[in-house]
Amino acid sequence: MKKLFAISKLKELGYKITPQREYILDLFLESKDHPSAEFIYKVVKEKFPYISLSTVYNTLNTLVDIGLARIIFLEDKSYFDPNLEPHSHFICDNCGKIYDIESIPINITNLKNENITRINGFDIYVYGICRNCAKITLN
Amino acid sequence: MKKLFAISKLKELGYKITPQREYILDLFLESKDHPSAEFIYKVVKEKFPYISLSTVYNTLNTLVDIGLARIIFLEDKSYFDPNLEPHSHFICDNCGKIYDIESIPINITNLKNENITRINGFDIYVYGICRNCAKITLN
DNA sequence: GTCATTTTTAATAAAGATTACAAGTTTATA
DNA sequence: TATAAACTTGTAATCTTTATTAAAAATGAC
Repeated sequence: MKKLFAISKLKELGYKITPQREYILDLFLESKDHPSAEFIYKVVKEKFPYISLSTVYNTLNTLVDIGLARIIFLEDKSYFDPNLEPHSHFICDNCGKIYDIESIPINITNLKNENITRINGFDIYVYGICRNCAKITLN
Repeated sequence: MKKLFAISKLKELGYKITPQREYILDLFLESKDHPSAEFIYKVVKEKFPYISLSTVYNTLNTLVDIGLARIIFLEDKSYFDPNLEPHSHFICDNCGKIYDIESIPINITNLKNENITRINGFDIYVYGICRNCAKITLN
């Protein structure tokens, strides 16, 4: 269970476990989606009506800092991804939804460029139309 | 010369050629870099002290709309790329500079995903340390 | 060259996302 | 339970980009 691992890692690093944080972990870590801070905020608010958007950003950014999530920066805003497995993303040109797709292998080793001295990683974004939008368009 | 092509395309589509626009074309289209609107604004300002940032955004967005430039959305803001050849980008984790790199081939045709009905394109971002930052670090 | 139409510019306001900040509250631990 | 450190809230501030509007400029016909 990812939540227990996250909590132990947070404690280990000196972070404190508050009810708000714990609930954000519940919502976020097992998500198959890529929620924005605003989205998480709205859902958490049903249980913690007085939670602040700052708290949500704080928690999500902390998870990114300690390596338990990554950020996807898109045109409009940032989305958070709890999936730590290597994978790429498909983004629907119509609705903007982000889908995880299998990790696409690329050959970087023979990448020749005078400006590069070290490679740390890469991101691949595939764009197109998702099934859901294709359905709607057909109506 | 890309500028003449851009001007004829702009005219053809009913856009007017103003001195400000023409100068932005001069600065931007032959650039090997990926300037932000703010950067272009500062340079144009030396020649047109009263130019508005809106005008710069307007012109750059128009170029994107008519297919003469593309936008690169990064963490902090947007950057504009006049290079229409297929290529990928290398982004320095240290200084944030964007470098064009050769187009990296990926095999999308056998990409299996229930959520995808059509693929329009893809972007690849490679991250690492650029030569310039490696030099500095050594000092 | 002049006129009429349409577009553009400039300046500013507005919008939207994210971060900064401060005061009070809670957590973790001994 | 006392204490120190970290957290939460609420709000202000920041930053990028877009919207708005009146005045100015470009285009094309005459």
